[in-house]
Amino acid sequence: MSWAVSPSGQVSCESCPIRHRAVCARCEPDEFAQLESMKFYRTYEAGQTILFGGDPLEFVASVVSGVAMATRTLEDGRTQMVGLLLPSDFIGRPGRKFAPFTVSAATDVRLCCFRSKPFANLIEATPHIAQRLLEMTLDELDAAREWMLLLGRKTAREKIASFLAIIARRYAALAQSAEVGVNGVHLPAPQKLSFDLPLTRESMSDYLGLTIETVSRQISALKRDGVITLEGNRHVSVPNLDRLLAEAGDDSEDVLHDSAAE
Amino acid sequence: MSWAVSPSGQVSCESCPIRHRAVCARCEPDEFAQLESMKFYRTYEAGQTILFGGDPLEFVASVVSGVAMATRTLEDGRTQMVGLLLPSDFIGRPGRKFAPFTVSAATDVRLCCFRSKPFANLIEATPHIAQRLLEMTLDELDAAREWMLLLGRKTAREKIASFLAIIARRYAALAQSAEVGVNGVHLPAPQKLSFDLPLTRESMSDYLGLTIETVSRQISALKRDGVITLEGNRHVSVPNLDRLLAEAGDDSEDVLHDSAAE
DNA sequence: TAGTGTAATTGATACAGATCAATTCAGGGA
DNA sequence: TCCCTGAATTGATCTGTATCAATTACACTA
Repeated sequence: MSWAVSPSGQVSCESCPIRHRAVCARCEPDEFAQLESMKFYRTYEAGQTILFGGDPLEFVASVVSGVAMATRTLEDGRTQMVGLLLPSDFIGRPGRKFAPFTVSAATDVRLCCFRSKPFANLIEATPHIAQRLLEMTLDELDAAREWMLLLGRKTAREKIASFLAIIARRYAALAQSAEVGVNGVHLPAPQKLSFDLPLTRESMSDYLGLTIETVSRQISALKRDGVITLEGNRHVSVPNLDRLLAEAGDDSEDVLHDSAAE
Repeated sequence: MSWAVSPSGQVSCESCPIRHRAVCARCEPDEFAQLESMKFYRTYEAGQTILFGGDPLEFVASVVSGVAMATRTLEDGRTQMVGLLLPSDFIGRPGRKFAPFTVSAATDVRLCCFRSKPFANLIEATPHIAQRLLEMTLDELDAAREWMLLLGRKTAREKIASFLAIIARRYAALAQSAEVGVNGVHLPAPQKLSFDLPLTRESMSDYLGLTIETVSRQISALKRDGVITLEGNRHVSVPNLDRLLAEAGDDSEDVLHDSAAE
């Protein structure tokens, strides 16, 4: 994948891959000019911490490429992922002074950053950004509620199947809006798809509220039962999406529906 | 508690108990005039369903009094609460056509409603409402993330202690902003507080991702260990809040911090 | 004040997933 | 090509919570 990159690694908003989904999606040309002058990029290697929970929040950012994780931890080290940040997702909250969770890079990550204060001012003056941010936040809240259902009531097997379905769906949406393959996703036919898992087994266990051993066992079980096939331990193929969705235990429908509509 | 009520049950926004916390909190007098002309009240008895998941969304609303629950259900009936709606909380999403979850009344509930379409139009024109809605949505997302940590990683005992702490805190915040006792909360001294549980054991189990039996057993255990005392099975007293917070297992601090601040 | 239906408690047992403990596998560097 | 190291898998066992089953307490209604 390639797009216009200046020697310093700067990308023009014009040709930015998340142009149509990020917090800036609704901006007009003059608004982009403002963002363009404020933005700066940061990159992180897989495994690096982007932000420690409790630290002062100096900037907000959009994920341009790669996958990041927001996690919360109890005193004794038990860890729960509370956000999975894919390209176009937004990190930070206008007005918030301290990070309420830790953010770290699951893969190599590239962020498009804005210093908090100027960004907060910009939001006051630019309803398009505030509108888009509201929309994205509401989407995230919907996702959080589905996630709660998963954490509170699904079995280990259903959790794994649900996770695979979520990853497949989010990548499919990204690929669609970018109109190009992203992160190794391919959609040859509606019923056969394959993709790379962006997380280690340990991160998956933090996402799902399980142990790493249970994640491993359930993935093996789904493979044994022919619901998925694996090449290496990151690349997943789903021969029959309906079968996978059935394993996820969701209320049939609703998995691919509405999402604000209109 | 009483405030100006017209014969039809209408309350003037001026004297509305959630005036300073609801989605309308930032409105100017002229904006209130608009809301005033659009709003209508609905009341529901404890146990009644306010909205079925999947149904068309005809109105949005603020909870004026009482407690409502948002729940999602799997095909086989397993249900998980995904939102606990206290006075001033908002129900509905501008632009959304169908309810993504069921909403029901945990106690008798009074809603201040607006038909969806006109409200959506109003939001376009009234940045104060959109701003407040963004703020409230971000707060709800924060709460959802804490909830995920609870569902994914806490023990049954910690879940119960956390729930009690959450209820105490939210009621305390409400009581503070209304400057009057609400829903039977009293705060005689900072270290001794008591309140009524707004939920049945079954609803608590749906909130916490447990069974009703486990909820009952853990409440009995906390009582036996002197962390709480009960009068009847709804009224809880907490002799030592720090003790309760310790039982909740949270990362010490952060429970009562930041929340957007400035 | 008794009587009835629902909510809550308590007990016995089962089981899904955690924990502890080895292997085995995969991928990067010499 | 062969290590070498962290990631993943697999096995044996344990345990916290669910499940099944009564029993008891509570809030209405008559």
